[in-house]
Order: sequence, then structure tokens, then C-alpha cells
Amino acid sequence: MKRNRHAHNVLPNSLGELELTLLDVVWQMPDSDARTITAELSDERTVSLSTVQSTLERLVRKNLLERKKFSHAYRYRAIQSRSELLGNLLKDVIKLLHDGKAATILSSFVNVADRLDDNALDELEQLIQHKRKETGGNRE
Amino acid sequence: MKRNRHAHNVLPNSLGELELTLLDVVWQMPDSDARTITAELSDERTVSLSTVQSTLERLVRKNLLERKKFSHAYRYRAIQSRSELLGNLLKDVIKLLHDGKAATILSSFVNVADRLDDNALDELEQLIQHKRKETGGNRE
DNA sequence: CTAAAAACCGATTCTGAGTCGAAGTTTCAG
DNA sequence: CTGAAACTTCGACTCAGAATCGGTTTTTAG
Repeated sequence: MKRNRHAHNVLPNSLGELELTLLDVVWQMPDSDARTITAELSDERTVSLSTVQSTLERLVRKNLLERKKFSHAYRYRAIQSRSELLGNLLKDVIKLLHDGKAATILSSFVNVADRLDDNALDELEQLIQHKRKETGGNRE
Repeated sequence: MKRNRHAHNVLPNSLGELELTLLDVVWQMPDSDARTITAELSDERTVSLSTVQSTLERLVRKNLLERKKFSHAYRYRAIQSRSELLGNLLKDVIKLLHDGKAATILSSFVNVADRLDDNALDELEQLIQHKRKETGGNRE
């Protein structure tokens, strides 16, 4: 085996520019076909239908989109929602750099969360309560 | 300008395999030179001194390492700690996919945090209290 | 059956990571 | 002061993934 010699990114779910843009379109308009997506795109950038098609295909291979044929065109739909993807990417990053101490994750998270308002903090507290019941008091 | 046509990864701080490995060594043994680092590495994989040097240089260019000459060799040291890097990567991911609703981040975070034990939850609650005082009750 | 639309199939470019040897430079010991 | 050892720099190359798109084949609806 040993296919690690030229692996690029150590994060498994890496995304290109266009890939993310297309994901955004599909999230906003599920079950669109390549032509529709391309048209939607033209407002921001000009890309040929072919490019869009092969990029969508790559996203299918990456298990980010699924597609089904309707009459003569594939319609694409996201497998993960935006927030699910966010969660998975966060998980990847944490898996990569997390040193075993939960505190490390926590402080990173709170630092990141500059923009948390009071409502958000309320929600977080509720989630903590929920988590406490769920685990019923375990330790590492 | 418009140099976006062939940009690879939409995450700015992408890391390669060897880069991460070298970072790990430098975190564990700060102020080592390339030779020492290479030697340390040989236990896990065999890489030439040149390769290690140019990879270290890339990490300096990426602002992850800094170096200073001691007599005739550069000694390398991390600019960001492991947990700082973790925090920055988390920030990048969130900036990329966060849809404006704090709840999205929060639920992602709690999903990620399978491994949070009671102590960690306590800590998180304290951080929330701290945050509340800091912001003094604002809303989005 | 046929024209249009879509899918499929390469080919090409660009970039970053990894790889390393060879040439150039610095340092220190004698 | 000089030369060998150690280190840095430079350039060249491979590999892989993203983006790009034109041409060919397949599918479908009228």
C-alpha cells in the first residue's frame, strides 16, 4: 500500500472553490439539473455546462451529492446539509489536532464564538443539560 | 488579479502529511534544527534532510514556524501552539460554512463533542458564564 | 426516426506537496 | 588562514486534485 507519498491535504473532506459554490446552489435549490445550476451560477461567474457537470460528478463521487435521473437529465441533491457538512469538517479538524484534552477543544470553540449572543448562549446551556442526561455522568 | 481559477482548497490553512508530522516534532522539541528533526523522524519514516528542510521552509512561509540561526544551523520553533492552530482551523471552517445562525455552530459542536465528559461540560458552563459577563447581553 | 439535449470521455492547465541531488555558503578546528 | 564538514539554497521532477471545456456518444421526446 503506502499511497501517502503525494497525498495533498491531510484533511479528508477538502473542497474546491467551484465545488463549494455548486453545493451552495444545490442547498438553495434542491433537485436542480446541471443546466439550471449553471444558469444560476452565471450571475456570479461564467462556467461552461461541461465544467459544472464534471464538478457535480466529483461531488457525487465524494458523497456530498446524490443524483437521480428525471426523464433525460440528472437532478442533484445534497446528501449532507450545510450544517452537517460543517459538523463533519469540524470533526475532521478536531481529530487531526485534538490532543486528548477536552479543554483544548472547548477554549478553541469559545474563542471562535466571538459572535455568540445571549440567545445562543442559552441554547448552548440547554444542549449541555441535554448532554448531561444523555451520558449520565461518565469520565474519560 | 483574479488568481482564483486553479486554487485548490478553499480552506486557507491546509496542511500536508509531512508538514503536520514536522509540526508535531517541533511542538515536542522546540528549537531543534533540521538534522535533529530528520533524525527524530527516521523512527516513523525515511525522508532526506533536503526534504525536511524545504518542508520546514514552507512552514515558515505559511507562518506556522519561525527560525533563527544558531551558529551554523537554523533552529525552528512553532509560532502557534497546537491548540491555537486547532482554533484557527476551526475558525476557517466555520467562516466557510456558517450560515449566520449561531445555533448551527452550536449543534455541530455538540455533535462533535461525543467525548465530552462531565468535567468538560462544567468547564464549558463556566466559559459561558464568563462570556455572558463579557458581552453584557447583546443580541444579533 | 431524428434533432436536440444531456451524459460521457478524455485532454489540458495550474497549483501545492513531497522529493532530492548538486551547487553555493558558512563555520570552526587545526 | 585554509579546508573539510555541515548547512542552506536552488532548481528540477513527480504526483495528485481542481478547474476547464470541446467533441463524441447516448438518450429522449416529438
